[in-house]
Amino acid sequence: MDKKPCNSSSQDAEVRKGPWTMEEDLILINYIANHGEGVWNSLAKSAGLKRTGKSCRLRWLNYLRPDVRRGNITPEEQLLIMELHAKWGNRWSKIAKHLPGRTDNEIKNYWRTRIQKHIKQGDQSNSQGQSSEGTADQASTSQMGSSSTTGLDPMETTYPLCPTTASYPVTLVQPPDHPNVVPPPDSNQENYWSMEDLWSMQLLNE
DNA sequence: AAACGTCACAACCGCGTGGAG
DNA sequence: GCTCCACGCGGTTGTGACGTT
Repeated sequence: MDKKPCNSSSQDAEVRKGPWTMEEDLILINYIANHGEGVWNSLAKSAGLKRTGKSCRLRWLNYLRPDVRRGNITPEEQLLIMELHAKWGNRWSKIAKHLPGRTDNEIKNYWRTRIQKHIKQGDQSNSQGQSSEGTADQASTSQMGSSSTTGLDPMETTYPLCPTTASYPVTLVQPPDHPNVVPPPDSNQENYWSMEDLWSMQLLNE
């Protein structure tokens, strides 16, 4: 991850970008727990985060919110996503409202990485050869025509899609180099913190 | 075992919209 | 009515993880 150390020390006044550290997450969680969300720009300043309000908002909505549900999109959810996408197209936030706990970003990513891929594959097998490369990518914007809702076969829709992630629906975040904090024991996940960890720490801080 | 390619996801960016002053 | 600001949305990019050769 850490792209560049962000040479933060020298230019602290600057806005930080890139992956969030656990410390930043904790600060944000704490601050919102005490003051509530909203007015993100001033929130970022008041909380002492060197992030834009936009970045804070995104982090909170997509990742830190307690009610956010991650991983394991169920077959039901997948069907719903496909139905709603057929109806509304790329209105991710609208679609997300019908999937409690899911974020527009997650749904968008999910669509692009899984479903769209299969649409493409389907297209290719349908129109072997004649297909124009240019159109392949338009699958996303062109609401996938009529095939969408029902046409997009259950082949994929009936099973959990990602067996690898099935084991932990819990979000993992990277810890900072923090001598005081002991990483979760064992496992190759030792470099990561779950949201549960974060929230319990947040509670302790209170 | 190493190199390479692909996948999945977090985060950023730009733009449009709505409200306050 | 106009301008500015904050917010929200959708598209895109960057990067680590994982799989394949």
